[in-house]
Amino acid sequence: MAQTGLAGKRSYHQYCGLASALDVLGERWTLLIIRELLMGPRRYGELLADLPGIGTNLLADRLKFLVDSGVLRQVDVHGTGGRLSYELTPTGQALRPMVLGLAHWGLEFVGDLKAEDTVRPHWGFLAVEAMFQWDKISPIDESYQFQVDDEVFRIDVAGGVPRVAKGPSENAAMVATTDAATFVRIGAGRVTPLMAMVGGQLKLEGDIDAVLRCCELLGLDAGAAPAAQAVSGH
Amino acid sequence: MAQTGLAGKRSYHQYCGLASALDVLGERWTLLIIRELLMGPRRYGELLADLPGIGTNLLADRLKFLVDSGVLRQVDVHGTGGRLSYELTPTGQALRPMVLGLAHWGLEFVGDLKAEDTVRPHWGFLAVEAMFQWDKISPIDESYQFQVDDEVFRIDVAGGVPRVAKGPSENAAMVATTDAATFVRIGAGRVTPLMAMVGGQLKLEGDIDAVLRCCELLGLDAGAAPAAQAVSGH
DNA sequence: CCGCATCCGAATAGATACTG
DNA sequence: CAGTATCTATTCGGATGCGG
Repeated sequence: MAQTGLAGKRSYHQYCGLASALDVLGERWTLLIIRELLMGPRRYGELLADLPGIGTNLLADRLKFLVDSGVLRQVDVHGTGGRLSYELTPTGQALRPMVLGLAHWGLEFVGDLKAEDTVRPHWGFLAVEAMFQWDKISPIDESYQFQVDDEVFRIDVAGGVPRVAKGPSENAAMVATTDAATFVRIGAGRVTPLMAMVGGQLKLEGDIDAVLRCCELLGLDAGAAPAAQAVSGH
Repeated sequence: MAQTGLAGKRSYHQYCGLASALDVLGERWTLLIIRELLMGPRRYGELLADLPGIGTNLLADRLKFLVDSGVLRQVDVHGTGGRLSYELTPTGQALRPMVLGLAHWGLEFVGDLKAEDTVRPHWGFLAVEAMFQWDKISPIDESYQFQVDDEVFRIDVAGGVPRVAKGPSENAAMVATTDAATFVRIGAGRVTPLMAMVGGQLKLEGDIDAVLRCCELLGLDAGAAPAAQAVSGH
């Protein structure tokens, strides 16, 4: 169901893959909808709650267009009382590396948390997947668990391959507990894990070597950091 | 100069890497400007010519904002008579994999060439870089040359690493000659190289084995197959 | 309530004329 | 050539309405 083009829609009218991609994805809110669905199917109301400011008509329009374009489909997720959810088709799933790449790239531009900013735990967790240092993955099989506000995620490293997932780990080698804003700030390099711990926004439990391996996996400077001097005063 | 935010600009106000990225890149035309600059510095007038429909005010606004954001900079390219060009900063260059990925993804959505569509040779060539099959690169060092309308590009394979570049190759193992629309159509899988040759839109010269290696590098079905996907109307 | 459709003021985009 | 300035068209954002 590709090349829909839904008559009347604005288009760049360029015979080019990028222009065609942007004819589908380039409008406001569209890629943020994709972001929400990268972690699994969601219902209309859930999307509305995690996209503050979108306006109900725009969300409905975008969902309809993306379904027509073959990027999303509607599914009946077991246990949601027969109400339909939206999920990515294989074509939509193929956007994962580009969306994650953009999420990682954009961390350079996140500033201080302002009063009007919203935060969600799973936004930070998306960036985690984009931060993997594929050349520095330890051969040890283990899991790291992250309690971010009221949501729980984990990284499972198995056979040299890390994977992110929702929910707790049965036997985590490390458990991190923090709030969503701190989680994003650490990913953006605006604060180091050590700085966040000293400030009381991050709690780390478990094997100290597992903590260090987790930091290395994510390319994070575990503790040292630009603030080394500031902290040494203690 | 990150986290500029240029006061008054519309923002998603989400504390999230993707939302921040889209606050910088998400407006209309912006990623197409990045696309143009991925192949080297360009001047205002050149950008205007390759972005039909943009309007002079929008191009000026976008360029100014991207320079302020640290994605672009102005440079004096030798030989352009002291007039300034725009080029990507390292931050902007970091977008290459995501932009190429989107260009490749979007090939699924390019339809038939319509009367109002514009085409440029270098648009097709951008996708070429995104089509490399990194697991199927031959160990043979050689170059493939592409004459697309009035522009010439090449792929240099050296030490198992392919690289794209502008301009002719001194000793090409294969030379392909075609028009821009056919070039895009082949990349999109709407036509095979063999079909284009039979139709007279593509001419291939040089070593037949080099031609096959080039097709394999790009994941193209050299000739066989009526291409099952080619005629999926609706 | 949830899942939209409609309406309207505000913000963006497009087209064109103009300037250093 | 490289942009401004200005005006019109389109899209967005927020409020409201409505059927199930």
